[in-house]
Amino acid sequence: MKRSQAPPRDPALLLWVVLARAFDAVERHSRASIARFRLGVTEFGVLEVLYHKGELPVCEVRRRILVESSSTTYVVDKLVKRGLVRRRPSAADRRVTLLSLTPAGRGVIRRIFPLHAQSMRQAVGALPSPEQRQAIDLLRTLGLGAAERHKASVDLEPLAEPQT
Amino acid sequence: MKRSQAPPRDPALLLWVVLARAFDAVERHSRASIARFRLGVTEFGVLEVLYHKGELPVCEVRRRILVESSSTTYVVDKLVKRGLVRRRPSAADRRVTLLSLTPAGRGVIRRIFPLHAQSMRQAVGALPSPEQRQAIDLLRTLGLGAAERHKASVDLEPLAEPQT
DNA sequence: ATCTAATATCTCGATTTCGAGATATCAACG
DNA sequence: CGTTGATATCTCGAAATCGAGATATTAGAT
Repeated sequence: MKRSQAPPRDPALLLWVVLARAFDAVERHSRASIARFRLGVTEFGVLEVLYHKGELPVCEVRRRILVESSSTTYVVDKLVKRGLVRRRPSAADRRVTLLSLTPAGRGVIRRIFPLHAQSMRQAVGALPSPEQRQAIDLLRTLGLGAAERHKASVDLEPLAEPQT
Repeated sequence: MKRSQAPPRDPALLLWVVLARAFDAVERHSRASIARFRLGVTEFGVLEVLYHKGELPVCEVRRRILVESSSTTYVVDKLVKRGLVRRRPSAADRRVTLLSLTPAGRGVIRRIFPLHAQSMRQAVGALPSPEQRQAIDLLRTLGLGAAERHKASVDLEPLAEPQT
């Protein structure tokens, strides 16, 4: 066995390491599950959010799938070409494009979502329910706090160039 | 305020959502911090692991930076070209290539690691120390469990094609 | 009303990452 | 020994993602 522990004595650094590892391990489940349906992770994300929230602006979708806006355009393009999603200009704000599922798109996500959900339950199932709840609270605090602090620090100077 | 909560009633799915969000938020700190040094996240990862562990096989490095082997080759190539890392064939196992820092590489990582560590402490600092320890335990269990279950399930059939 | 700053979306080129497969070596076993 | 299966590294082309910036629109302040 090689369960050698990565050894940052500093709990904060260790937390970052185990967070990254846990995310990676669970994400592999997600990726493999979604690959069954010939979809990419972010494509699935778009379908899923539109399925559960209904018509939404692109920027709202972007927030939830955690990628940059240019990537959002790219993924939405693919889904539109596939006939699963449709774009529509917003009347209220003419900068905004609204996204919604086509009937075909709704059919797809309705069929595959339960299967994927089951995979994700399996993925995180090593943690018993009460611990899951604890983890949810802690991760929520951690995530919100980190997002907050990120906005607050838009001022780290480039300190050095390690090489030309 | 739009603190509207993503509403999976299922705790397992909610856990997955908050895990992804927390990772994303903290990773933005990491990315921004490392960008100060004109390095990519995985490049930094390679330097860091070699700094703390000494000479290691490529596959060992790969395990720790959480990317696929082809990406590892790509990143190592760049670091070698920059003169920060060196490749050396292993005597014990001729399949293996050993990686180590050059003096220049060691100089770089020694200088920047403390600054990055400080950024990461700041990133996860919204969680008080006792909660950090709790989170570490929970995430470790979650991550190891998910990795375990992933190996165990190399048998999900492609179930359907949503579209041609 | 006008000006300025912020927001939303998209374009385009570059970078990063992956996936499948090629090659070489090692390990285990008969 | 020879075979078979696992492991380590790398190649190559495709896919995903980003970053900077262009454009249009809105919101806020004066």
